[in-house]
Amino acid sequence: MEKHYDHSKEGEIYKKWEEGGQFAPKGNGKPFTIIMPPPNANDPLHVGHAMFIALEDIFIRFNRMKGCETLWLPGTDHAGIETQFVFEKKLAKDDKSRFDFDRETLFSLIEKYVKENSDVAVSQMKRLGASADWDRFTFTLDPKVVGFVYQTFEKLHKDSLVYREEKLVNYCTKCGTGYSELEIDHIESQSKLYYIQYGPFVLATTRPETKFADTAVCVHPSDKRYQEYIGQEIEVEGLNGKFKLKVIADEYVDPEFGTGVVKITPYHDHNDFDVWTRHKDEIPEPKQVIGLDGKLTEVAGKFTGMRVKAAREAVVNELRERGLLVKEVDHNNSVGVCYRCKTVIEPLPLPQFFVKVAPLVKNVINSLDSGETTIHGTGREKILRNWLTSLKDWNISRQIVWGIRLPVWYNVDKNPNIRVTFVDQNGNRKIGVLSNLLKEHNLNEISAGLQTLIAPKDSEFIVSADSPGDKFIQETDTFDTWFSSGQWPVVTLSIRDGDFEKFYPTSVMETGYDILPFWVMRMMLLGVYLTGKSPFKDVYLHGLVRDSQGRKMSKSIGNVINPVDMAEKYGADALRMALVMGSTAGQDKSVSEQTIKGMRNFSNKIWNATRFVLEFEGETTEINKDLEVELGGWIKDIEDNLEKLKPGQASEIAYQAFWHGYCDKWIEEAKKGSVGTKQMRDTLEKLLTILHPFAPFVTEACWTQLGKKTHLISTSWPKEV
RNA sequence: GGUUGCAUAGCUCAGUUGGCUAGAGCGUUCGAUUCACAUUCGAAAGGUCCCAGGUUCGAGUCCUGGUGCGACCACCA
Repeated sequence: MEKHYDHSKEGEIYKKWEEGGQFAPKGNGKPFTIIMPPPNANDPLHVGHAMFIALEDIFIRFNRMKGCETLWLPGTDHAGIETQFVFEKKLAKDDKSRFDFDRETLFSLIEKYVKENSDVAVSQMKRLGASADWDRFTFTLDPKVVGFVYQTFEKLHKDSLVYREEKLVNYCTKCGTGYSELEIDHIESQSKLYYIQYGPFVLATTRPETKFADTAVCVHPSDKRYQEYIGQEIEVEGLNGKFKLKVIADEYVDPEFGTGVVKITPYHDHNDFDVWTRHKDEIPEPKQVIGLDGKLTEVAGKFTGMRVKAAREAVVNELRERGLLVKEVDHNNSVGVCYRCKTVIEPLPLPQFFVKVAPLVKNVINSLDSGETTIHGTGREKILRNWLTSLKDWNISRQIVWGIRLPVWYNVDKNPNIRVTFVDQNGNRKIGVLSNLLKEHNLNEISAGLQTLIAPKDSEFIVSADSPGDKFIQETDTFDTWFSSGQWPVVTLSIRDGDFEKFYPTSVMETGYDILPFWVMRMMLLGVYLTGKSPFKDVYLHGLVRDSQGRKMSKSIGNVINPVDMAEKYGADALRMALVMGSTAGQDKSVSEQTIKGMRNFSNKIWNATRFVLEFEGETTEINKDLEVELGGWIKDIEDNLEKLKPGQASEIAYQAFWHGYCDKWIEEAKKGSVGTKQMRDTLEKLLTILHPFAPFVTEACWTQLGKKTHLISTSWPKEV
């Protein structure tokens, strides 16, 4: 045997497991299932992925050894907006943009790119020792997944849990898509608060350029200054002539801010939109003054066609000239910007598809109350409950190509006012209203070259996976990534016959706490809806991996740890031990290269203890009871902690037991003659077995050194004593 | 503003239903070694378990209040 453990052989060991079919569910024990959180297929793995691989592999290997019929089902995620963003950056390098392609061409370009990245991610997970069942590998855009997601949408629609409605969407006029709230960055901005004369009032606004779309003026219901105006119409001198507006009262207005008078511009401000929905019967339909192109619409009169920023300056100038600007003061506020290009986000009205969540939420709260699902991780269950109780209807429409296209069809005869953008057969980009474009192009040509489509808000639609006829055109929006990944445990187990019945509900959902509301909560909502059962018994939430000083890892600080590099340098076992040892559910974990190096030493310790045992010839044949008892204690402690989902604690016990117990104490005892050859060897075998989930490679390597013909991975967990 | 955590050795953190003479990894200091392993071994230093009350035979652990730090969400006309 070599003097030091050589971790460069880890790849060969993995290959033997894989070729030996060790990862497939076996036997007829109690099923134990983990559905892997699918990594985004747009980037190599980061250390957070290594964390979930380490933890899940521990649970999986432990339960496999315990005799469970164990399934770890892997996959990768198409990661909608994230991936399209990364890909568009690539396009930009070649001086291209998404607008150069029809949606199908763009889709297949991204698909090719993602396939390559997905393969890289898989090989990296293997490098870290993930004993997942790769035969069941699933990608979130596999045809069967898409088919299942379509069925879910149809079911929701049939159950009246899906509706289409015009609401405000956070829209980036540069990127040409709406975003969910999660994809908006907020930055501090030094702007001006303009006090403008508005009929009998002076009101304060930061957005004078949207005044052309004002539909009301609002005050607080108990504001004494303005009681006489509530319910009255006022006449305002505007930049495009005089107009009349109703004065309404709503608690939303803060009397202390500005003058206590607010103009209501429903189509360009979320709060105003809410006010409008509360006062629909008092005030007229909203007007849109900013278009999806970021320019002012014809509503703005002489300002039509100007970009927002220029329009604001022009409007302020004219207000000033005409003496309507009372004063302007500096005002710090935070504005939402596109997390990709940093363009200021415009709230704009767009018809979107929503899922009604209230009926689904109830069932999830029930499954938490009844203990059907337990959340592990300090305080996380409360956070989840808080999310559930404040959840609003879920917008599942995204104006991007890279995702699952909504199975929604519009009849072109009944909906002539659909606006489309498409690339015609000569490669020219055309924009317009469908009924006009159909005079020069046929529907097939438009559908084939389609980029985007916007159907008016009350358009009739049919939900269907396939085209309902030749007079139909398909919605171009795609589903929010989380809509499909929210069905993940159900989908992945519905692909093979028999899997669902056997493995659902799954045992443990292990993932980072940062995606508790976005992913775990959605899986529960849709899982319970689709199957009547919560998709998992336990949720184990790991924390963020931080550097040795507790800082987030980031490229700019330069403290990023690359998991594959570390595995190459110190071995996957060392990396895994460093991540898991002393970690707790729900808490962040600090790791440095130094820590990993320390754990490399542990691998070497195991190797050398094996070397010692192979060379050792003891004098006694008697069984040392103390060692026997101690070993029994170690086995039980580790087992208990793993069953209670405390891998951090379990690994620490394993480390202590092996190094300071077996090596420091008992090997020295053996040298003195109080433990015999056979007992030292038997004890080592059992220790290798219980260490295997934590450090699979080195223990397997030592197992082979001991002359074992079988694989350690498929060995049974030892009985205590 | 709402929700929710954290505070224990120089650093990063464990600490199960209260039983602690409070631990680990990394770091520090001193010493050892042709012995399975210098990727080693032995020893040592280092703690008012944030503060103040309370419950208890007993509190790092439970309760109340305070201080400090963080996370998520919402709002900012």
